[in-house]
Parts: sequence; structure tokens; C-alpha cells
Amino acid sequence: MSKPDATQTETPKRKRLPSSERRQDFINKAIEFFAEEGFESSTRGLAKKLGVTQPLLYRYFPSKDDLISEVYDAVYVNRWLPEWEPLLRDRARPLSERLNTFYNLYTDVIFNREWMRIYLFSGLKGVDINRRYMQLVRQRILEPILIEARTEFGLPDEPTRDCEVEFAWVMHGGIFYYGVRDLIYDSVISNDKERVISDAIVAFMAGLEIKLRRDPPSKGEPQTV
Amino acid sequence: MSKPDATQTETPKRKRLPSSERRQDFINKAIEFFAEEGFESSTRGLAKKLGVTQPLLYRYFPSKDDLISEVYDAVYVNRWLPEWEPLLRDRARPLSERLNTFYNLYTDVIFNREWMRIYLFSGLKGVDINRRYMQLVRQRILEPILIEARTEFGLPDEPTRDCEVEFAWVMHGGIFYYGVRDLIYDSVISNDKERVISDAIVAFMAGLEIKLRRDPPSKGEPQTV
DNA sequence: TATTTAATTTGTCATTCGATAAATAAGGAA
DNA sequence: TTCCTTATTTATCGAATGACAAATTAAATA
Repeated sequence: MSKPDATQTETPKRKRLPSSERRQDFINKAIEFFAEEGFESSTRGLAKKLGVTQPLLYRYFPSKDDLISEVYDAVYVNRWLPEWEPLLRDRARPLSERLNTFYNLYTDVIFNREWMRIYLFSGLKGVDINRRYMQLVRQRILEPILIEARTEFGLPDEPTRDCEVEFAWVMHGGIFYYGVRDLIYDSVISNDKERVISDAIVAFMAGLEIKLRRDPPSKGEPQTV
Repeated sequence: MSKPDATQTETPKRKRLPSSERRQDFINKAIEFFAEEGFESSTRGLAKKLGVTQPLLYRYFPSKDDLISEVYDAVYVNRWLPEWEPLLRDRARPLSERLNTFYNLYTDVIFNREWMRIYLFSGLKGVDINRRYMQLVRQRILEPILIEARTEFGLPDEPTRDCEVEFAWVMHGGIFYYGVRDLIYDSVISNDKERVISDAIVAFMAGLEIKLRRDPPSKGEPQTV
């Protein structure tokens, strides 16, 4: 309204941050912002959320796309926890117990609005980081699970077949979609995540054993790689 | 380049369509366009795809949002086939056979790039038509399936519990996510849709039977509705 | 053919977008 | 204090956006 007077102590006294801190702050807020508004949203909107002017963004990132790339890295790469993989291979515990532990930990990371929306937005944009992420899930999560399962069932070691990977994907995707329904569509009726995961794993293990014994890999069609 | 001469027969001879045909054409092409480019894409881009000028769109739809609403209706409402529901309740056939038939028919409709992308885009926009669609799936597909399953297993009729609905959602979501991986992420390794569905249903039926016999509804916690 | 109706285009406006250049000001070094 | 570095803002450009009014033209009607 009028010019600020001395009594108005609320003047933000805009702080001047060192380059590295400011940059990290920008990325973190950009994750929130783009997750909520989509990547088509304006850099001016982001600047407003940051409490700075829009051209300042260009001192830290050469272009909007470069900023978005950093957002991808921060979400996809930095949040992947390396302890997940050894956990799945720890044969001291029964597989279904390992699976329960893993999926509870994994969903602790990815079941949040930010992660989910960034994932869906970037998927629709067709950026290849999504394809790479799914390859990671397949190679580091699903295929190890299938190998462990064969041992658990007392079956001989065989290379995993494509249809087995797809079967594991269906379980994985079912759990994932539970998070989507919860965080994106807001239409989950039972908030008992642990139970949903546990039930999904029971079905997966039962289904997989039936599947492996019904059409065993050795007698089935040879796998085209 | 130069002005068109008589030999240039390729002049599009722009046809003047009656209102209703033109309108339907606009909606159909708008589905393709927005599915590919997202709803943030420009009306000028759509007009170009239609081969007409941009202001013409406003003779048929009051605003861009109104056009988008019509796109939603055309995808969500008009493609829902009423024969799906009686199919699921046809007790002359074993349930898992009905499930296979249904999911093959259902995915014949929704497993196309258009449907999938419109669904994901609109979900991220938060329009409530998605929530309504999921309610439809729950009430007309998943709950009927659960009721049929109880009969199939020789269990007494009981109202379906929330955790059972979630369990059915996990199967449904797993199959759905197979389509997403195929059509959005282009990262499916086995194109045998029928087999993926069949395997998913085997696991679902096995898991559900275990689940229902392990914690039967009558002895479990009372359902909060 | 002449007239009328309505489908379609031309022209344009006010915003908003990503991006750049130049001006300002904060904070450390001298 | 004075100087210097650099974080930040102000001002602005050209392109793209949704929307509207008026002019044009194809096709139906008389």
C-alpha cells in the first residue's frame, strides 16, 4: 500500500545466500513446484514460490530444461537406496519376509506426492530417464526376486524368462498403483499399506509357484534374448 | 511460393461440413491431439492438425476447457461397454474364465495410447472425472468380482471388506500398469497380453482364497462403512 | 439466377512465456 | 572507510497463448 515505515519490521531483509546453498534450495523447491503444477508451468511461478525474481533462476541454470534435468536426478537417482538390493538377496530370511521388508521400505520412499507426480509427468513427456529407471527396477529388483524365488521353491537355477519378469512387474505395478490411487487420485479406502503389500506378496508367491511348476522353463519354449 | 495456377489441382478445395459432423470430427481429432501433446498444448496446434483456423474452434466450443470436457466424456463415458458387467456375473462359467474374458475385452478398449494418455493427463490435472471413473471400476467391476469369488469358493455371502477391494485393485492395477509400461513407457518385453492377464488372474484367485480363508470376514474386525 | 444463411477466415488484443542485458546492492577484502 | 566481487533486481524483447469481432465465402433457399 504505502511506503514501508520503520515500524514495519516484517521487511523480508532478503538474504544473500552463497551460490551452492541457493542452488540446492532452488532444486528442492523446484521439485515441489513442478510436481504440483507440471513441467509446463512457468519459471515465473517457480520464482514466486522461491521468493526471488525470475531472471535469477538463469544465473543458476542455463535454461528451464537444465533445471528440470536436475530435478529428475534429484528424484530418480538420489533417492534410490543401495541397501535395497542386498536385502533382497539375504537368504538367511524367507523370501516373502524379505519381500515384505523391501516393499515397505521402497514404498516409504516413492509413496509421496512429489515422487509420484514427477514420475508420471516425466513419463508422459517421454524423457528417457523413465525408461532407464524401469530398467533399473527390472534388473536390480525384479530379476533378483525371480532368482531368489526359484531357490525358495527348490527349483533349479535358470535364466529368468520374459513372462516371469512380466509377472513380477504385475505385482510391482499393482503395489505401485496403490500409491497412485492414494496420492494422485485420492481414492484409497484402506490406508493399511502394510496389509496391502502383504496380501500382494502372498498372491505373487502363490501365483509364481503355480506358474513355475505348471510350465517349467526347461520344458517350455526357449527364451529369445 | 507463387500464386496457384490451374495445373495445381492439389488445392484442398476446403470442404464446408455441416455443424454436427464437423463438431464430432473436432472432438475425435482433439482426443488424438491432446492425448499426444497434453492438455496444455495450444488450440492453434489443434487447429493446424484439423486443417482449419484456430478461431473456428470457438464456433463449436465456448472455450478450450469446454472442448476438453467433451474429450473426457468421449473417452471415459462412451467407451465403457455395458456388456462387461453381466459377463462377470454369469455363473454358468467358472470365475477365472469370466475374469480372463473380461480383462481381455476390457484391455482391448483401454490399452491404446490415446486412452492411456488421456487418463494419465487428466489424473494429474486432478479433474474429478477420474475419481468418478475409479468409483465406477470399483462398484461395477471389482466388488462384483469379490462377490462372485466368495460364491466360487463356497463361502457365505458377506459384504466385501475394504481390504478385499484393495486386493482386487492391486490385481486390476497390475494389469493396468502392464498397459502403461507398454503404451506410455514403451518398455514391455513380452507382448503376450493374454498370458500376462491369465497369470495375473491365477495369482489373484490363489491369493484371494488364501486371504479369505486365513482371516474370514465374519471373525475379523467389523467393517467400518 | 438472386438472396439468405451459416461455415470459415482474417485481423487483432491483452497476457504470458522463456530468455537476455543492464542496473543495483549486499557483503567481504583492502 | 573504500573497493571489488557477485548475488539479485529492473526492464525489456520476441514469440506464443486464449479469445473475440468483423470480413469473407460456400452452400442452401427462393
